[in-house]
Amino acid sequence: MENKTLRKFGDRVREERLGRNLSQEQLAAKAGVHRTYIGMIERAEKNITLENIQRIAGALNIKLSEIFRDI
Amino acid sequence: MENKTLRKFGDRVREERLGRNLSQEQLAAKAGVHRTYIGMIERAEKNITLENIQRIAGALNIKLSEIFRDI
DNA sequence: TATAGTGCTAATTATAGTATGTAGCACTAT
DNA sequence: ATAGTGCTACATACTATAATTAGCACTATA
Repeated sequence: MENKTLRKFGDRVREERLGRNLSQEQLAAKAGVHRTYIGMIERAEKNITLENIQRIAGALNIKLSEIFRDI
Repeated sequence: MENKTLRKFGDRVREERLGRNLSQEQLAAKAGVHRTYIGMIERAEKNITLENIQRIAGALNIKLSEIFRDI
């Protein structure tokens, strides 16, 4: 994998997650995905789909346009 | 499929494509995806991945944050 | 020295990505 | 009229890979 957009997206997820003092496990539970999946996304190892982008953004209480700012 | 976010995204792609007077076929060629795929995305029949979102946005010369405006 | 958080690998299942073909509509030219 | 062209919707189908899970290792810290 390792695509610049995936990397930037993963960085943004980690940034917003840490800004809310959430562990990967807590974010995963909120988003309804597995904890290792959040890790894979943050490390840009998976080409995430729009539905899961939406779930994670929702769990972070952030708009899609906001999570993609500067991307 | 038929998820609200996929619907809104498909509508945004169609809107921006038509605003540039591009056919689905022309946009597909620019984005490097199959001709029928653009139709499926516009009709919200596929849960598109981030790499393809990026390709389509690139073909439309639009930022990800902009294609997701209001989403 | 337990425990929480994360990284990494591997395996399975579900589905996105890609392709081909058919049909219908609108428009244009002969 | 009608034949030809371009565009789109829709139906499958194949294969690549996303989504999900389990297990083990490492690190920090309480």
